[in-house]
Amino acid sequence: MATIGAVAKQAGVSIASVSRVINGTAARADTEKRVRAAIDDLGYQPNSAARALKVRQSEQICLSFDDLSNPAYVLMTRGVGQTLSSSKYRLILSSAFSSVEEIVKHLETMGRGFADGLIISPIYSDPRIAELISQLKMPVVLVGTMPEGVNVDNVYVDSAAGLDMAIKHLVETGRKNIAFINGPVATNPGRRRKAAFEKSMKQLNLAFSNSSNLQAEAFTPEAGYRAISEFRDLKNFDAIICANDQLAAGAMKFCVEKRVAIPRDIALVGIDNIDLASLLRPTLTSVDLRAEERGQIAARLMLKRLANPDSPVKKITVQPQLIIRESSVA
Amino acid sequence: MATIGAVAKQAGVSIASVSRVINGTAARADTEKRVRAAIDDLGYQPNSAARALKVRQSEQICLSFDDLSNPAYVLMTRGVGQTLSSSKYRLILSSAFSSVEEIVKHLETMGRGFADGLIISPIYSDPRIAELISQLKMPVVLVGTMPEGVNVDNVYVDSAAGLDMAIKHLVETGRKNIAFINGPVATNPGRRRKAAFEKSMKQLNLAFSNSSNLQAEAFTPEAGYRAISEFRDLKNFDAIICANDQLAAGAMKFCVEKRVAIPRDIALVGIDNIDLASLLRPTLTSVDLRAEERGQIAARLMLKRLANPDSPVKKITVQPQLIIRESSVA
DNA sequence: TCTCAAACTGTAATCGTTTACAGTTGATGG
DNA sequence: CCATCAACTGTAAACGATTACAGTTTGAGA
Repeated sequence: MATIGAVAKQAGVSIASVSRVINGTAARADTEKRVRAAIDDLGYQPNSAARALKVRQSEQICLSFDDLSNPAYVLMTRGVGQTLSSSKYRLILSSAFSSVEEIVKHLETMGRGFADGLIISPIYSDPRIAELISQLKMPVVLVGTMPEGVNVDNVYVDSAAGLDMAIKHLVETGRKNIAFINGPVATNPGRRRKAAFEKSMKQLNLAFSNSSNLQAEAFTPEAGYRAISEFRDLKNFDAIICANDQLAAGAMKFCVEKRVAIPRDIALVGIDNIDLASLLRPTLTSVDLRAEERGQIAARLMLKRLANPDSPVKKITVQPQLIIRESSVA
Repeated sequence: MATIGAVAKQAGVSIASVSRVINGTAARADTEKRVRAAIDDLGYQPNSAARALKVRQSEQICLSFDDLSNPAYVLMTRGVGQTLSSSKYRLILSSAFSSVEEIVKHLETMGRGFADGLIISPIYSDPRIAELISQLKMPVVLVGTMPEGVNVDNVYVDSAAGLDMAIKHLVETGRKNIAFINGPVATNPGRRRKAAFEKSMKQLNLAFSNSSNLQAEAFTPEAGYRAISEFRDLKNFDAIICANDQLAAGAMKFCVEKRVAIPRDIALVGIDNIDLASLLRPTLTSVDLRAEERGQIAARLMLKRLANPDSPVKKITVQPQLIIRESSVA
C-alpha cells in the first residue's frame, strides 16, 4: 500500500506538503498539481489508523441498541445511516445485547476511541449503564428515556401522548372496554407504556384492572399471539392496544383464527407504525413513533455536537402521530 | 485518557511489559499483578488507532449492501452481526448506495484500512465494481452472484432452484397460467430471477409471454401494487410469483381490494420468506432464501479467511426452501 | 557457591500521519 | 535592485501502541 511518503517522493515534495494538499491547506498550484498526479498514480489512500492516532478522531459513530429483529430499530438505523452517509462519518453497528453485562462491557470498550460518538437507545435501565454513559469521554446521544443522572443530548418521543391519542380515538369511536397488551415491563418502553396507559385510562375515567393488562414476554408477533390467547374474557373487551405493531400483528392473527372480527368485535391499535401495519388485513391503526425520524435527529444532534462540543445539551421531543386504519374503525 | 505509558509508570514497569501483559505474552506473576492493578486503577483501555497502526489490523469488518429498507438485507445483517459479536471484530455498516458511482467511491475508500475485511452483496453488476473488488488488498466475501472475473469467497443461494420449486408447486396444485412480477431487471436479483423463471417455464412446457412477465420499478410493496394493477388480463392467470415478498404483499393488497380471492382465483407466491410472510392474510407461500443464514455463513467465511488468508477460495451454496402457506393452496 | 539456560524485562525503532516551527521563495512597492 | 512581507515548504517531533533485540533475573543442577 502506498504511503504518504511514497507520494511525496513521487511528487518530489515533502511529506508535509502532501498532507497539506490532502487536507486542503495552502499549497502552490504547481505543488498541488504534482501531488494530485502522484496520488492518482499510486492510488494512494491515507491510512485511517495513522490519521486517527494523530488527530484523535476515528470518523466513526457507533449506534447501539438492543436488537435488530425489531423493525422499529431498523427504521432508526436507516435514519441514522441516511444522515451519516452525507457526512464524513462511518457507522458502526452494535446490536443484539442479550444482557446488561454485555452492554456494560460494550460501553467500557468505548474508551478505546474507535468511535467519536455514541448513539444509544438502551432498552434496559440499569444504574451501571447510566453511570458508564455519564463517564464516557465522548459525545453521546441517547434515544429514548433518559436514565436518572445522565445529562446528554436526547431525542425523545412522547409515547405517553401517543397512547393517549390511541385511547381517545377508541373512546370517540365508541369503544368502552379497552385492554392493553404490553411487552416486558422490565424494559424501558414496557415500563413507560404501562404507566402511560394507566394514567390515560384514569384521566378518562375508564375502567381497567389487572385483567385488562397483559404482559407478553417479548415485543414479537409470537409473543403477542400467546398473550392474547391468555385473555380469559376476551369477550369483555371491545378494543385492544398493543405496545407495538408486532404484538398487534400476533394478536390480529389470533383474532382471525378465532373468528373475532376486527374491528367489529374488537378494535386493534398498535404502536410504531412499521411497514407491516399497512400490509396487514385489516390494515392496522398505529401510533407512529417516528423511529426513522428519531434516527435522523439523533444523527444530526451527534454531528452538531461533534462540530461544537461545548454547546448546551439538547433535548428534542418528537410528537407521535396516530395513523388511523381499518383495524379500529368499523 | 490513560495511555500505556501511564499504566507502566503506575505499575513501575516498562511499557513493553504492560503491552505483554495485555497481549498475553509471558510475564512474571508479580509483574502481571501490578500491571493489572494499574490498568484497573486508571481504567486503561488500549487505544485502537495506535494498535491498528502498528499491527495493521482494525478489527473491523465492513458489511455493504444496497439498502436497509429491504427486510431480506436486515436478516442478512442480523446473521452477520450475530456471528461477529462472538469474535473480536466490530461491524461497520455501509448501505443505501443509490448509484454505482457511490459504491465505487465506497470501495475505493476500502484502501484506507479501516476494515480488515469486506462482506458485500452488490445489487448491481458493473465492471468497475468487479474490477475494484478484485483489486482489493483485503479479504472479501461476496454474497450473491459472482461478477465475471472476480475470485473471492462466495455464498450463493440457488434462487433458480427456488423459483423452480415454486413453479412446480403451483403446477402440482393445479395452476395452469403463471405470471411473474419481477423487480428491476437492472439489478442482479432481477436479472437472475427473470432468467430462472423463463428457464423453468420452458422446461416444464408452460406457456408464458411478455404479458405474463411484469417488471416493478422496485422491490417494494408499493411497486408490487402498481405492477399488478397494470396487468391487463389478470383474469387469464391463476397464479402469480413475485420476485420478493414485499412485491407479493403489494400484489396481495391489490387482490384484496379488487376482491380477487387468494388462493381460489389466484395463487400467490413470494420469495425471501421474511417475517411478514406469515403475518399476511392469507399467509404467504414463499421461497426461503435463507438470508440470515447466508449472513452467518458469510461472516464465518470471513473469520476463517482472516485466520487463514491463503486457504483456497470457497463457495458455499445454500439451498432455498419452499414454505407453503395459505396463499397457494385452496 | 557457581554456572548456565530459560524466562523475563527494558530500550528503542517503528507503524503513517499531522502540525509547530523555522526556513525559503516570490512578489510588490519604493 | 533591494527590502519587506506574505505565502508557501521542509524538518522533525509527536500520537500510542507493538516487538526485535539485547540485557537482566531466576532457579536448577553440579
